[in-house]
Order: sequence, then C-alpha cells, then structure tokens
Amino acid sequence: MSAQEISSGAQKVLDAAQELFAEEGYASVSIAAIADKAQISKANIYHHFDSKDELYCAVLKSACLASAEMITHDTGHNDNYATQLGNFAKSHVLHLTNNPAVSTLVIRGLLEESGNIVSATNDLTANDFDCNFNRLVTLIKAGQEAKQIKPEIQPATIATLMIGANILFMKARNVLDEVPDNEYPLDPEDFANSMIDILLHGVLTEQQEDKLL
Amino acid sequence: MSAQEISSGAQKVLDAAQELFAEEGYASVSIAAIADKAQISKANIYHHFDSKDELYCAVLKSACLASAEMITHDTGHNDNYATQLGNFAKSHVLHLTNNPAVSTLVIRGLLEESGNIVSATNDLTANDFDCNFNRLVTLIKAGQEAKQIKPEIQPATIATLMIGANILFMKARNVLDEVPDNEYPLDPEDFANSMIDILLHGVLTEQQEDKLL
DNA sequence: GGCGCTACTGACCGACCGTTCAGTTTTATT
DNA sequence: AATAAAACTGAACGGTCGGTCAGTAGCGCC
Repeated sequence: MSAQEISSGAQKVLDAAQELFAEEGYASVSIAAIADKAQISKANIYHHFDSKDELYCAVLKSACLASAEMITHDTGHNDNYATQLGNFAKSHVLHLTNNPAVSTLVIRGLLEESGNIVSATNDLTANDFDCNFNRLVTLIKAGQEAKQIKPEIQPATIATLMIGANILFMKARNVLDEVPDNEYPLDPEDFANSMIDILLHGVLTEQQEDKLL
Repeated sequence: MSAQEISSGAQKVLDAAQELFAEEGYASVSIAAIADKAQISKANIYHHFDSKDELYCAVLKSACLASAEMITHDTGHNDNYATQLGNFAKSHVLHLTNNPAVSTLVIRGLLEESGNIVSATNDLTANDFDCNFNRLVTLIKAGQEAKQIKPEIQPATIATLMIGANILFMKARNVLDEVPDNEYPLDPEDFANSMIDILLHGVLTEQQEDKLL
C-alpha cells in the first residue's frame, strides 16, 4: 500500500486550491490567489504541480476519492429495502451537506458541459458519480427482485429522483428557505426522511388512490 | 408597452454572449471571444454595454425572462391534481431540454455560491427560480386542500424532488446513458411520466405496503 | 567540510485580460 | 446637401494571467 506520497507543502497547496476552486470555479481562481492562501510563493506551486490544469485535476481527484468514501458506508444488512433506501438517502444527503467543498467540485464537474476547459476532469467526476449512482441502482434492483419495489419502474429514474433532490436540497437551501409562509425542512435528516417517505408511498391520499382504480 | 429596445447590434452581442456564457461560464469567456462570435469589434461591445459584468447581467436577465415564460404555461383547468402535476413536470422538463443555454445559465446562477463574482446576478436567478418553485408549491397546496395530496407532506419537499430530478435528468443525460445494462429513459416526456408516477404512487409494491400496516 | 537533493523564492516573461479613446462610417432628420 | 446622433473600428492602455528560471536555504549522508 502506498501511503500518502504528498509532502506537507503540496498538501497545503491542495487544501488552499480545493477551497478556492470550490468557491469560485476553475477560471476565476489564479495561481497567485492559491499561493497567497497557502502562504507560499507562486513559483513553489510549480515545484509541486506541473500546471494549473494538473493542480485542478489533483484537487478533483482527491475530492472524488473523498466522495467515493460515501460508497463504503453500509446501508445496513437488512432485507427491508425501504430501510436501506432510507439509509442511503440519509447517508448521501449528510455527505453532501457535511462536505460542501468536495461535493461542489464533483457536482460542478458533473453538471458542466463536457469538453471542459480542463481535460480529463469529466471522466473523473462522471466516474465518481457513476459509482454512487450505480450503487443506488443496484440496491433498487435488488429491491425489485425481492418484490418489494415495483418491477415496472426504471431503477435509474428512482435514483435520479433521490440524488437530484438531495443535490438541489444541498445547493439551494439558502435560496429555498425564503419560500413563503411554509417552512422548508432545513435539517438534512428531516429532509431525507420526508423525501424517502414520498418515494416509497407516493403523495396521493388513499381516497384519491382508490378513485383511480 | 415598451417594445424591444435592443438594437440589432446589441442583440447579436447578447446572442453570442448567451451561448458562450452558457457553455463556459463567466470567467472563462473573454470579451474578445464574444466579439469574434458576434462578428463585430471588441470596442463595439462597450458601445452597447458598460462592462462585462453588465453584459452578463443582461444575458442572465433575458435568460430569466425566457425561463419565466414557462410559468405562463397552463397546467390545465382540471380538478385532478395528479394530472396537473404531471403537466407541470412535463412542461418543466421540456423547457429545460429545449432551452439548454437558458436553463444552464439560470441553474448555474442558482447553484453557484452566493456572493458571486458578478453582483446582482444571484437575485436574478433566485427570483426566477422562486417563481417557478413557488408556483409548483402553490399547486401542491391546492391539491392538499382538495384532499388529493397527503396533508402531512411539506409541499416544498415534493417540489424539490420534482425540480431536482428534472435538473439532474437534463444535465446528466450524457453521463447517465452509460448506466450499465439498463437503458435510461432518454426521452424527456417518458422520464416526466415515469417520475410523476413514482411521486404520486410511490415505488413500493402493494404487498410490501400492506406488510407495513 | 563537501555533496546532492528537495523545498522554496523573487524577479521576470510574453500573452491576454477588460477597458478606453480618437476617429471613421452609417443612418436618420431637416 | 448639411447636420447630428448612433454604430462601429483599430490601436493602444495598464494590469493580471499562467508559467519560467536562476539562485538560495535546509537537510541527510559520506
């Protein structure tokens, strides 16, 4: 196992760069700004990294690595897939809200147009996203095979609902808390619980469901 | 009524700028690049707009205006709120996929950190988003009052699910179509139908629902 | 002490950035 | 035709950008 082959100096650069890139994006952050934040000289950055592109890739790589750790969280050895889906949703939304910098970088890489300014970053974020997304899809499929989840639904559609909602929740909380007269569930866990309840049982009242039959 | 007070020259600039800003973001796009695309001189841009910031604001304003037109689409005079929610979802996802540049600009403005590089843009996108979001919330509330939607669910949570899923669908289609062995619903309308079905009725099988009681 | 290697720095480079300006062409009005 | 305003341009500005380079400081090793 290769331990951290990153010197303390390089790590300072990575930390500063991660924070700045997450806040302002690639193009808006100058090497000088990163050097200032890391309290080293500009030239020293080029001692550790070949170019701004390479530094950004390194930052994104470490972010994806951190993001992938979420995958390892177990949803619980449970034959109740409703519970497992709930655990996944909670774990995911907590990961997003607790690691905003990491999440912002990965999500931006995912959502921004392909053919990005920095080559090879698309593959990084797409691959990381795929891992999380596919794990959820796999979980849903297992639930379908266990006859707990409706078989006619595309697993990917359920996954899109859940992950899309979590991302929007995390990114737009500051905007959405101004929704008039109705308090928005600001606590991530409350949100995840409420969301998973909707996904499992739907929003229609029973009387309305009956009417449709 | 003030007609279009924008000269044809300024409109060429706006069109070019909108496309470039949507593709690459604010900081990555230079005035020279916009001038090239609009086939005019760099200095001429400053005849129509005071600064790059102001140009970006103008682009965003027109994008928000275009985005707000979706609001005017009627969901149908129907006392069946399931149908109305479905119409909204379809209308929304079609708006996103048919106007990718406009949508990208608004979504980026919404999702990127507040305290943006360009002042006053946050208010623009947030306000536009609020309009769409609040309209959906209002629709859901009406459905609750008509006893068709469960009263204990926060309307904003349902809205987050729907809008978040649509955004992720639109932005990540190119990534998600690589989901293994399971074809992803690439048609926006198919996706909206499937999504709304989940939101209305949930994903659990009836036998599983019964078990929970 | 001398050697080699890594970490690090200040000064500098050409390219490009947003912006300005003096001046020219086009257009509308009389 | 004369005039004035609007549309437009080429050249240049100060400044910042990513990146380079020669040189220094620190450190383990012989």
